[in-house]
Amino acid sequence: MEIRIGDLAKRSGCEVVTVRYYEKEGLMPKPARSGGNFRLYGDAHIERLQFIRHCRSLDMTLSEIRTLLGLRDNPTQDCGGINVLLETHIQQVEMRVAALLQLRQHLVNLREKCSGSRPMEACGILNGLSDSNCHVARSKQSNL
Amino acid sequence: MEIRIGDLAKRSGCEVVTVRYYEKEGLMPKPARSGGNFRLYGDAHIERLQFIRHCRSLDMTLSEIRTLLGLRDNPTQDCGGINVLLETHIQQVEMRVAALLQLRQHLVNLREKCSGSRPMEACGILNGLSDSNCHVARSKQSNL
DNA sequence: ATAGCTCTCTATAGTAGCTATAGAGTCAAG
DNA sequence: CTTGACTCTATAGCTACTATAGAGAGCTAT
Ligand SMILES: [Zn+2]
Ligand SMILES: [Zn+2]
Ligand SMILES: [Zn+2]
Ligand SMILES: [Zn+2]
Repeated sequence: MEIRIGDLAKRSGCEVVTVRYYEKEGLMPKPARSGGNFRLYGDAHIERLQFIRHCRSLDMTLSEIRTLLGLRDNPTQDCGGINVLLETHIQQVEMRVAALLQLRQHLVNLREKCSGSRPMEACGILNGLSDSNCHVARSKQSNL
Repeated sequence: MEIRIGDLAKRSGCEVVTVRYYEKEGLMPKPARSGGNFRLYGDAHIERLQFIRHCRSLDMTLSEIRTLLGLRDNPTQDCGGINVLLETHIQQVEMRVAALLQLRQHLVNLREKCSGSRPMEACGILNGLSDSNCHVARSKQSNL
């Protein structure tokens, strides 16, 4: 049951270079090598890489994933640390959503300042971007 | 009315190195120099840098800002291009919000799989992350 | 004038998570 | 025995900065 790096990558939905990168970063263990110096992987590698890619699809950093893998690899403790990490990650995502929504509102306000087809110096958007008090003014007069 | 790079940075709320970086990237023009080879800036530079920082606070890329500055610098055209750029940017932000909200839902589902204080191999979160069908299964059974 | 201090100069490397490239070697099939 | 697909290592590039080193400029205090 030994597969090479191309198959491993295909099964995990990532690029060959990415697998080597994870190895260099210590997320994937150094695999056995064939006579021709090709990397050889088994079931445990496949599972581990899929775990990593799953975490990445949830936007976890490699550092967070490293922590998760470390916890997973030593089963003597209970899983409290895992829950803490996940909760922290959810909060980070929620903060990013909030920031992006505020940003969107700001951009929409800006868009409404110009309907287009004006000479450049009369563009409401450009003038809004040149106004260094824009953010301040906006939070005074608007309730979002 | 000539100020040095430190004052310029302070007035625009960014770091000195960032100003030099913008110069290297062609967003800020090369300024005059003093006898001691210090950069000397005037009002136009201040306004331009504040414009750039305002755009950055709206999460525009330097490439987008370069385009905006280019349009702004040649006033012979009308401002249609500005509106297009802003509209595109808003759509990108909205797509990122949508992606993050879906991500959040996924993370919340995962969080509910474990209440903590279990031995590592029984952690519902870890097992969820190991399940490569998680995403597929989730979209089948849930309506978000 | 000389010491100390802050500011500025250039050049270089590092951050995250890959992606892209070059140049060489491995291996199975025709 | 050559073609082609795959793999190897090493290196550079991407975004928008941030950090560092080592040197010079310019002002104040002694
Ligand atoms: Zn306009
Ligand atoms: Zn604004
Ligand atoms: Zn758990
Ligand atoms: Zn999932």
